Amino acid sequence: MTQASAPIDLSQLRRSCRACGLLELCLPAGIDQAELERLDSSVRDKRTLESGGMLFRQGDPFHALYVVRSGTLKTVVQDADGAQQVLGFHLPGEIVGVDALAHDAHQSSAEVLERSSICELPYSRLEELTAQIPGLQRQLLRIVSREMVAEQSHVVTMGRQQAQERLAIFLRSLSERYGRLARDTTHLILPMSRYDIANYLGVVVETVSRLFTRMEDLGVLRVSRKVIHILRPDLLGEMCGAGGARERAGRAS
Amino acid sequence: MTQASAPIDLSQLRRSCRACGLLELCLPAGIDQAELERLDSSVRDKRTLESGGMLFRQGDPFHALYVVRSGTLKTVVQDADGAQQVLGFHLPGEIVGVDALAHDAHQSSAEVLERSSICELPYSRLEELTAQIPGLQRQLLRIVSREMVAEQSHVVTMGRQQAQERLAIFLRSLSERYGRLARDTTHLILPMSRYDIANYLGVVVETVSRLFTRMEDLGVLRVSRKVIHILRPDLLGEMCGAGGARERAGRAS
DNA sequence: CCGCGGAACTGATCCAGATCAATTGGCCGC
DNA sequence: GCGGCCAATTGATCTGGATCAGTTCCGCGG
Repeated sequence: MTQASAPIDLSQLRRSCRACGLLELCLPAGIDQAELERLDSSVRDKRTLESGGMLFRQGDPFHALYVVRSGTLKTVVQDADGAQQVLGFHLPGEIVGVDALAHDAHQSSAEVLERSSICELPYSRLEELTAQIPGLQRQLLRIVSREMVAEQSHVVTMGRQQAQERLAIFLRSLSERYGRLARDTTHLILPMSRYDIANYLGVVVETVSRLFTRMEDLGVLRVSRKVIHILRPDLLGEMCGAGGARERAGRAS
Repeated sequence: MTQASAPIDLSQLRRSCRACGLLELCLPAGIDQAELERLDSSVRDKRTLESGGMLFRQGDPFHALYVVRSGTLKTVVQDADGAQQVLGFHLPGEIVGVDALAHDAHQSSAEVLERSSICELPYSRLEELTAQIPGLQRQLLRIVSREMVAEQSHVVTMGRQQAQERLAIFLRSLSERYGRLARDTTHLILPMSRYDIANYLGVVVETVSRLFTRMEDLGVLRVSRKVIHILRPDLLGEMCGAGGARERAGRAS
């Protein structure tokens, strides 16, 4: 791993990260202060989208990556018939749009779930920067690889987990990711509908609803519309692993 | 996309690609003849593994990417309990190991399904090369992005498709991918077990077996152990899309 | 040639979760 | 406050595919 030679003021840096998540993403690339500022100034192209707005649509030509500054997005693919599958939710600090790198066109659509502020990183600009900052190129590769691993986890969840485990895993993941933004990881605000959650997990709304009720009955959490209060993170954790549940689907090989 | 200024002898190139799939992967990067030869000479580190052998295991430190020259691999993740999920199968010309880029350790294991010849591309070497060949870096990014999109399709399959559609999609995908290797796309040889197929698709072996039988009864294909003869590619195609089947899982939003 | 062992196939039953059908609860405009 | 609307919840029933329990097929060693 390359490491910046110049010492970096981390706390000040994180403040600017809060302002534009790309920096957060590039931090491990070993970029020094001056380069960071150059970077920062090149991505000031922010915009605000209202709930329901589309950041990009499946098929749109690729010209930029995006970082969520505030708010939440979902990415969705539309298959042959009209049906759609939610691929993921994107919280502040997370990157969106890497699906377009391979084919020069977006393979999914990104929809805004609540008023959101987005940083746009034109890819041409990014290419200029990577020519100058070798660490950035590598970091970009890491980011895409991380996205791929995230999709793989999603596959594992869909392929091997029961409905209840899926929901537990989803909530735990959200909790962990919100942890970067707030100190309290036990109060989750869900900006997405039950339909989105269900679709993301590959079950129907009714199932999600019933599972929330069941978890509430078990004393694991407390639900009130968009707000989830996790009472027993330990129990939630147990519900993620195959806690005594018998296995679905076949062993391999 | 960038195009090599020097004209390239494509057919000769593909022959060398046959010798080492990396070239195939790098072709679109716009690399000229001399650079390709340099590249080729730096990846002559081939090795042969027997069926059942492991190319790498989950948790292994990352030091190289791999290209399948001949044979087939599967990649697999092991979750908390012993259960495993097959993430994918890798045919000649395909790249393996990009899951390790993000975390400097492999997130999955790669197992050889039949005697296979593998090209090892040490990442340190690759970094040297990318410093000299800007197009290669970009191509690498594209490859990882493409892998991510492939995982996303897998998610869609698992999340929204019935068992029969999943199998049809799997067979069609195999057929298309074998198409790069052989002219006849109607005869498939499946190097993986029924267990592997079932696990990959998120169903149990019995279901796969019954589906093969059903498809044979429908006259779509002919099965004999490891060999699948597709009689009606058109029907197979229909079985992929939601051909009249009613939808599973909820609409989003 | 026979007997063994593992993969593949088939049949009978069961159940998690889908589907269908209301009901409840908030929120907003009037 | 009242009525309309839509998200969320709950209940009753149905079903695709899992599970359980064999049986068949094929390769291989003796």
